[in-house]
Amino acid sequence: MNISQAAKLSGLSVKTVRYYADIKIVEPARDIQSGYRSYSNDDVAKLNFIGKARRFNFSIEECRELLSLYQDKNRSSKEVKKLTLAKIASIDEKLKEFHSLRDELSYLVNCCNGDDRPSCPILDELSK
Amino acid sequence: MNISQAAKLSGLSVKTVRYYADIKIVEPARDIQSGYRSYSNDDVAKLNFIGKARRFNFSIEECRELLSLYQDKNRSSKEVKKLTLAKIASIDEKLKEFHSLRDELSYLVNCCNGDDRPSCPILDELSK
DNA sequence: TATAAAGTCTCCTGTTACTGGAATGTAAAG
DNA sequence: CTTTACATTCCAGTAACAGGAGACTTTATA
Repeated sequence: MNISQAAKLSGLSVKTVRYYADIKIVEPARDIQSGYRSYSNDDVAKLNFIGKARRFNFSIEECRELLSLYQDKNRSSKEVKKLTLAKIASIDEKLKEFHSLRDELSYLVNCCNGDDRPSCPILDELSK
Repeated sequence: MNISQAAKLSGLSVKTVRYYADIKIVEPARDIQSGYRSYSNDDVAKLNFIGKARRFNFSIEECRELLSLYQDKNRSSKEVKKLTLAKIASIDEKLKEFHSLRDELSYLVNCCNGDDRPSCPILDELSK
C-alpha cells in the first residue's frame, strides 16, 4: 500500500511516516516504477507499535530499542521491563517537578487580588 | 560588570545570558574599547527575574510579557494573574497526561514477569 | 615586559520529533 | 487529455539553549 494508506491505518500523519522512513526506523520497499514508498502489513504493524510507544512517552531511540526487542523472539522480558521501569522513573520525576510548580504558582495566584491595581505578589516573588 | 559576573549573580550560564542578549530580552551596554557586554545591576535583576520565571515553567515569550508587566508601574495585577492561571492550567494538563501514562505503564510493568523468558505483556500491549 | 592563561567575541552546528512549504514528478478520475 | 490528487526530495523553522572553532582582549605570572 502507499504512504497515505499506511498513515491512515497507523493513525500517524504522512509527514511522520515519511520521517520514520528517513530516520530508518520503518523502511518500506519502493515501487520501482514510481519511486513511491510501498508499505507492507508488517510495516504498518511497526508504525502502530511506534505510535503507541510514543504515546507512552518513549523517545524515538527507545522505540528503536523496544522494536528490536519486539522483533527478537528470544529476548527476555527482563530487558523490556527494565526500559519501562526507567521510563516510569523519569515520568515520576517530571510529575514531582510539575506538582511543586503547580503548588507554588497556585499559592501565588491565591495571594494576588487580580484587580486593576498594580500591586502584584506574583511579580514581587519573581523579582526577589 | 562583565558577562561572567552577571551570569554568576543571576545563577545562569554565560551561554544563556549571551543568548538572552541575542534574542533581545536583556540587552546590556557595550564596552567601547573591548566590545565586551557590560551588565548593570538592573540587567542582573532582569536576568534573575527571567531565571525564576523560567523555573516556573514560563516560556521565553511569557517571560517577555511578564517582564514588561513588571516594568510597567501602572499595570493591573489582573493581567499577571491571568497569565499565571493559564500557566497553571497547562501544567494541570501535563500532570493529567503524565499521571495516566504512569498508571498505564506501571500496570503493564506489574503484569510483566521480568525474567529470562520471552513472553512480555508490555510488548504485547504495544503491538496491539 | 614578554608570555601564558583566562575570559570574551561571533558564527556555526546540533539537539527532539516532527510540521509546513516549494518545486517537481506520478497516478487516478472524468 | 486534462484536471486533480497524491507522491517525491529538499530546505526552513520550532524552543531554548549547549558545544566548539577561531580570533581578539584582559589579566596574571615569570
